[in-house]
Amino acid sequence: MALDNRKKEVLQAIVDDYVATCEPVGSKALIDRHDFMVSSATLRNDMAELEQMGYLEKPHTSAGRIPSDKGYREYVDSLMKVDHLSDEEGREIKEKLSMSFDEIAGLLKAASSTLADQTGYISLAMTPKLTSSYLTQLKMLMIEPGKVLVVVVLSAGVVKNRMVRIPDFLTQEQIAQISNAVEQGLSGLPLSEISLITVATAAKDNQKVELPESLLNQVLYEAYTAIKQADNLDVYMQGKHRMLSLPEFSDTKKAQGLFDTLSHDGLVAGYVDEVTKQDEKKEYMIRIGQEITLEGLDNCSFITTTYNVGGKVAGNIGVIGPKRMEYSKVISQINFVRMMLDEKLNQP
Amino acid sequence: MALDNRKKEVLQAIVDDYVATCEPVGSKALIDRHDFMVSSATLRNDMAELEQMGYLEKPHTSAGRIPSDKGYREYVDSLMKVDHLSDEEGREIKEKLSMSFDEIAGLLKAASSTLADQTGYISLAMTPKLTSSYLTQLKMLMIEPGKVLVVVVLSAGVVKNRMVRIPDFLTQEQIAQISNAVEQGLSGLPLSEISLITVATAAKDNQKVELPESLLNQVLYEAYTAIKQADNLDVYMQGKHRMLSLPEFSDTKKAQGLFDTLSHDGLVAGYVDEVTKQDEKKEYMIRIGQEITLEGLDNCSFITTTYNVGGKVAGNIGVIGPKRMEYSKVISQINFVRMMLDEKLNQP
DNA sequence: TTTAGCACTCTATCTTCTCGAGTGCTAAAC
DNA sequence: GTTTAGCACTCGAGAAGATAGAGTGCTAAA
Repeated sequence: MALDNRKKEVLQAIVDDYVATCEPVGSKALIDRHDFMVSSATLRNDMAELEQMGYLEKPHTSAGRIPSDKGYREYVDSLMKVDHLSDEEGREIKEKLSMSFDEIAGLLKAASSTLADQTGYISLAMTPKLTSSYLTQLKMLMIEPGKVLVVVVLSAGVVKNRMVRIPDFLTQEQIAQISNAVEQGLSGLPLSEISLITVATAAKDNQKVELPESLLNQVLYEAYTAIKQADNLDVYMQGKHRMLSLPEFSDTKKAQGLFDTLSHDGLVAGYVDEVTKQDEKKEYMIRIGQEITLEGLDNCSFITTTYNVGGKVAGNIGVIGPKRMEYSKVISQINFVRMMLDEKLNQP
Repeated sequence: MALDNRKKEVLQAIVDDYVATCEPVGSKALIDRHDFMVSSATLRNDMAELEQMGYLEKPHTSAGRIPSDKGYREYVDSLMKVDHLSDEEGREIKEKLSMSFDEIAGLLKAASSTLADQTGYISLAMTPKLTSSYLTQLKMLMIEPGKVLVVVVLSAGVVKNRMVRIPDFLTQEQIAQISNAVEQGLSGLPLSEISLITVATAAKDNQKVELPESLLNQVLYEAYTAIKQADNLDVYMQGKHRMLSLPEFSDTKKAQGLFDTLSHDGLVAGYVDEVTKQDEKKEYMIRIGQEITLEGLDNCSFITTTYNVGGKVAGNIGVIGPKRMEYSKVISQINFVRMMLDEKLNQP
């Protein structure tokens, strides 16, 4: 049975009210706050049906209704009104992101912090997925005998560095030569195609110094791990503690469950990745309550979207908030930040 | 009036019990749990006196006593028994820190995480104070035209890098020359003595390429900001959300106040710095309750100590927990981690 | 100085009670 | 068929009262 128009309006109104107050919504309160041209008894009938269909729930017999996960889902998919950011808000976001960031990490941190401030929820920004990007530079800098800083630069604008140990007696020149050889052999190659073997052949094809094989291999192995490590996603998350002021997390146990999960960057990043694949064609990936397979987030909703670098799908930004979230507002905020990122990351 | 021996024992026992249970301690409970050779009435008299002297407090008339800040202070300064880490614990800490870390940042992160795990409280690890360290290397790597990565290496083993923008048309060679000139001129110089002027004279004295003055200045300015930025302390903090399971933070408002303050790295770092100066000669800096001048930490205690790099006082590690903290245990844990850090940072 | 004894205090907890928002159902009205 | 008024019923939140018990301070004796 499909929802008739009035039922849609009722559901929408209930979600709106519940989001605003965090209190179960009753038929009378609904009449008071909205211009339904029918009586409360009629709404009661509609609400009973909506409940039977699974869109609403009752915390207990004689309370008002709250939206179920299915109810929120319907709301998000087809009921909510598109929200337009006020000029004021747009200006604020723009301002926070208008500084020039010379590294993508700085920009993402700023994006995450802006998003947390604007939404009041938990924000998330992840570095680009690097499997599709390629190596543009690799430099090895001798810091002191035996210690080399490997700097890896990727096409997506990501710069990572890692300190590695090498045998003490290798000279700056030898390292530089190896570094140049590897760089020449690998630059332009997608990260996914770089393996220990490709690193080794690249070096050996281009190398001009003679070094004992085993020694060379040792250095190459370190270079390889540095490159591979550049592949790691970094996750910037902010605004966690804001959740404590929400009534749904006034029980510290619930908050703790949430924070426990969120403290594992890898878990969250993996989940975002999975969701992004599932909803490949969608502009926003939205997961509500039980739909989220991360522990402790069943009272939350999770909205993410992707930003681009060089025309390719790159990384994700998103927001985690209570199920009772101002969906349309948050979506427009995320969208605005996304647009800003796209603009900044793709300008000449 | 000084504390006689029995009063000291009573205070000690009360602190121990309160730490263990988080419930006000009464005279009867005290008799039950400890082998005082006197009656509860005698203890009541002692407790009344201790209260009058300010070492104990009553939450309300007919409850037991809890230690006041002054009581904790006395306990920490002269009553508590030194705790020795069990072999098991020592082994665990050692294991977690035994990986080789090639950069100090990695080691500190691991130290912070170990400390949080072991104590169950909030842990803190700060990068070395760099004012007393000197520049050992400065490299400028051209990443793409107009973008240069400045790598700064300091004597304390700290490596920092920062991307800066320069005019597009400068070549790799020109940058390398400037970079070499600056490095030669500045290496060995304490950070505190490096100013825009010293950078400029260093470059000009050693420079072999001819570049228009204004252009050169622009590059030098960027180099200078990169060096100055290397001076920033990084703060690694972990285990925040563990505080939520403590009864003293079951009220989310209190937890929020705490988290709000802790989310400002700078505040915490500044406070640690101040305290370190105050207690210059002490092995541990301990601040209890109201002694802490950071907002929201009046229910906490704060214990820090310093680790060394190259024989000099360097950075801080520490723990923030409830006032009702297992002081001696925490101190021995911090101490163990500190020794591990010293060992790792000063080995050849 | 210590102790036994006792009256007193105050919180935490449990029960009971009431209030009121909200419900579902029925029968009449549209 | 849909909508509405009316009404009995439900159930949680919160107030009010009662009770228990851990703890106290004080007094007087050991």
